[in-house]
Amino acid sequence: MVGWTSGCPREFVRPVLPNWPVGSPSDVLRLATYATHPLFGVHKKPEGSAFRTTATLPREIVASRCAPLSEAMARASAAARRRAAERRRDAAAGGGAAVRKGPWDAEEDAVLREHVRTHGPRDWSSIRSKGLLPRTGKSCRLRWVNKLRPNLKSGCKFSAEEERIVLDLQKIFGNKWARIATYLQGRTDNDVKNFWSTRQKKMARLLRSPLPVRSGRSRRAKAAVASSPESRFTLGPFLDQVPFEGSSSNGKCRAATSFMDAQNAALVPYDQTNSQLLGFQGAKAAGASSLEPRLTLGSFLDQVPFEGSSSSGQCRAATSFMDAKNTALVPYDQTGSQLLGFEGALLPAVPATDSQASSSNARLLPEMTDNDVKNVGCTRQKRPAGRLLRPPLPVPSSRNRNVKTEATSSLQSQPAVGPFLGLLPFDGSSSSHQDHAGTQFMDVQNSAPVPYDQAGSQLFGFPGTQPPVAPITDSQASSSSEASLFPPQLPFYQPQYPLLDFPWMLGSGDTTPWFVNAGAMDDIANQELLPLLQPAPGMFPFFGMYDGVRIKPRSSPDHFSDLPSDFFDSDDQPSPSRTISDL
DNA sequence: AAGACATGCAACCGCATACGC
DNA sequence: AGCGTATGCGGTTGCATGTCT
Repeated sequence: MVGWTSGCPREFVRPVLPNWPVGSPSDVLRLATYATHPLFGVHKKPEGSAFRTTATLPREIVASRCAPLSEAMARASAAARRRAAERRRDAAAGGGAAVRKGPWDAEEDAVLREHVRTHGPRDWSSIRSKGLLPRTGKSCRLRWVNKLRPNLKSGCKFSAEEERIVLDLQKIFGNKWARIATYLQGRTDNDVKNFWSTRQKKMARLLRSPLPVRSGRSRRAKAAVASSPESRFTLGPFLDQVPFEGSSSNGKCRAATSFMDAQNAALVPYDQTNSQLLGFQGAKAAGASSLEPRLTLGSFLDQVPFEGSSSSGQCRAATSFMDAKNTALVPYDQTGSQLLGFEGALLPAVPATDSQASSSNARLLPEMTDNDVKNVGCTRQKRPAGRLLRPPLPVPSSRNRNVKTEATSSLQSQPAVGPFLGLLPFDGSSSSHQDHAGTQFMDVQNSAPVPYDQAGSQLFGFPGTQPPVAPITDSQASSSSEASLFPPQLPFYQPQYPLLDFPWMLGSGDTTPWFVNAGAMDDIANQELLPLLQPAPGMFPFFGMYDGVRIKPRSSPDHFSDLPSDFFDSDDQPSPSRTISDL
């Protein structure tokens, strides 16, 4: 059953979600009840009354308000039928033979090519039904489209121009990879999708980690370089402020949100979809003297230490880059030439070093394992030339810390981000990325009021927001911002941050800051039910955020506002007179 | 030398849509 | 209109490979 948190202020309610064993008709009714519950939108109780527990709501009332759930159930049912039909088709098409999965071999490719040559790129299902291949039609089509189709640029890195196109079109189309791919000759939607994903992760890494150094050798090198005049011209003061939450970048979602953290925490105007990166022009206009001379990220990357990262993942891009430069002696752009600032970095391919493709090479040497080949290759590559040490990032100077302190107070006067929050596209999407990003967003907006477009398009284009005049002083970076006062506690707990501006939440004459626990919804059990629910306007996970937290919704439909007053109890948290099963 | 781990790509999966019967 | 089928799309996963320690 659904109840209300005792002790909650009268005007706000919070559900106590039970641990439902879902499956029985009564459970469906529970879901239906919940889906139309006044919780969604956090409704205000009628004056002097309490919401009834759902168990005491008449069945007809519940039934009349569960249309959204009915639709969801219908969709789920249709999906189940579809899957079952697909299984039947697969079984029938193969005559009961097992479907082959996994990598394709040359013989299969030849069969598929021959089929396309004779029949054209269609009738994929017939390939299996005719016994040509033990593959599903979907698999055959995918193989053809992504690998066998003529004129594909397989194995060729995205050029700077292609990157530019992807970035521009992603702004326009969003994650419509197939559509974007039509603008790129020889590229498939899968190519574009992987490219984008990889690029996002790399940029997140680049902007997130201060690249701590472990080895003594690297530390010495770092110390030497940090004292050199050249070290003043790095992005260290910026990158060093990027919050590093101590997790590796294995999670796609986390990487994305960390990236948001980074860009906002540093108050650097950053266009996620623009390879011009970081918009340093704005910093110049703002007179960011502490960053003089201004640098591109490309010049920053030249400072990346070649070795000694605490995380192989974080360092990989840099080391690969250095490997390539060292070996091929050409500008090498692993993540996109414009991103790295190498104007000439249009060469798509770099001659493989002998340390590469060790597994493949090992097949040619039966007496050696792939690891043998790998290590021999690595040794050969490193020994003659030695490791190419690059000036690492300098440690943050005390001067920088002072500047931080000075500007901390100015954070209060930054443009409020509030007005655009309601425009965020949180619509209950099935994408966990989006959901999580929304949650994380609560953090970054508090620590740094930079308008951020989750969709990655017009970063600062929200109506009502001010231009991102963001002086790039490390003073406004995360470590000195208000967020630093609340060290994060992983994995999900997020402390309460004061909202800088939620004007619609303030009632007339109410000037008290509002607080929200952005991660509170993670405490709620049965989160898997949330997609079934009517999303609250304003998108925020304002579920269950009572803990000294006061929240008013901007606006929300009250599914129960039309109910007569006698539908409401006179006291808080009445004991249900009936149970769900009674209904 | 070898294990641990990160990375990138190919393939898969589930869902949506179009189309024909 | 309803159903089955084919195809396309976006998100996710598995694995070969590379890198670091």
